Amino acid sequence: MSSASPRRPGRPIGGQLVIDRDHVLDAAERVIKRDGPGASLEAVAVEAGVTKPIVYDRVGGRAELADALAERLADRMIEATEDAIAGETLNQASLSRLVRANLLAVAEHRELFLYVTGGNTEQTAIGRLSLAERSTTPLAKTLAFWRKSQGHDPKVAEAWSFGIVGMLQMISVWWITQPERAVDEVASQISDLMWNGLQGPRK
Amino acid sequence: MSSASPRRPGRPIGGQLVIDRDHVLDAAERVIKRDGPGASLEAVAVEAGVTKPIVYDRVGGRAELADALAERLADRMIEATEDAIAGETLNQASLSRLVRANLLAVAEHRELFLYVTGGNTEQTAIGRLSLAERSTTPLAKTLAFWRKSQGHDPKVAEAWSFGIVGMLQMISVWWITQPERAVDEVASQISDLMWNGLQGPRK
DNA sequence: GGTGAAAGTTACCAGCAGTAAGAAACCTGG
DNA sequence: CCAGGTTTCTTACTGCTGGTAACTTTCACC
Repeated sequence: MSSASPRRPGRPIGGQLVIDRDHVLDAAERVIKRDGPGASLEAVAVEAGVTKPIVYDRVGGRAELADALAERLADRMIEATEDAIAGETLNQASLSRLVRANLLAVAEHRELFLYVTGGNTEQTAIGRLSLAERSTTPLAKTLAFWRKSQGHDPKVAEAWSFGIVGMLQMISVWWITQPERAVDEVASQISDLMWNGLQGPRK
Repeated sequence: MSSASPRRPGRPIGGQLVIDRDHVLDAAERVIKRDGPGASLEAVAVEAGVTKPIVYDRVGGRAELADALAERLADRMIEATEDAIAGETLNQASLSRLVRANLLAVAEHRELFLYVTGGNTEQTAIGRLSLAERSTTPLAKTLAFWRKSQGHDPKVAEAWSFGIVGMLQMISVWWITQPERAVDEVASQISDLMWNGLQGPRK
């Protein structure tokens, strides 16, 4: 699945066939999908058709890889959930669709999601927050705007956004380990909790 | 910090000076507090004054260790939060105290919390859920009872409990990386979100 | 007193993150 | 045209960790 590569020491023979960062990241996603969240950097290198030092040069170590993949995953999930509310204003139905889309997106990228949200044992919790932060930032903006438009205090937007993202992440992990549970029911229940919560005072 | 140990091959010379599981788990907590979430089993063995195979015999591998520590941590956090509402019925003030107690408990066991909630890369998400599940179970019971007493549908209790626990975990991770933030303000904001959410219909 | 079970330790293996040093092609100045 | 530097990649290694096999010593029982 990887392009034909030199497999010989020294500078590649052709012109500018340099391996770029995205090529490595694509390979990493395939490996994680195949081997699960415990995938090794060595396997990533093999899948990319290169050797380890290339991986380290292009994306850095394990922590940086997780961070880069978190960025990609966050983009995809934001896109999936944005489609769910598609311009429409925030209401209970659109919120339920958002939760549902989030669950399905996590299920689609299951192994990648587990890789990104788990681990990163060494450096503190910063690694763990990367996906959350990227998901949170646009949500916080939307929330602050919406709260203001409803005549409420927008100050809570940041904390609430992190709370909501955490709620969604936990529900996702829980749900993907309970496949028998109907996605619509879970989405409906959680969106109820969220919707009523958002209406809160805190003027 | 560890008891005097044989440090010699073969069965210990005295009577029944067997090393028990809790001794190893205590050592593990000390090491994690000292070395951070990346603590190794070898370090745990040294701290416990024994060798690695003992650790494997008493608690199992890394996954089992995380699970055992999750159980202990869950018990402590449940105790801390139970004290916060102490018999009193569920209301906005007690909920705020609960969130506050949760945040402080996480901060107190910061490294342990990160160890338990992170990692466990190999086996799926089961490891990650262990703390959540233990925290969720009593919460779900309380919630179901309370919903019923309010004339609402208690069916949502399970999903809501996981959502709330996820929210609290994410807020905790976020908060402990932002020490300048006042704990009371965060607790107040999050409890507002929760309290209003819980009032929801879903008859 | 001999023999098996109990309770440890030593010594190892495999795999992984991360890095230093080397090799082949290209490029540039003389 | 060719010598030396630069680019681009590989080989080969270190150090550490999770996990296990095999050995060693004592106890308990007959």
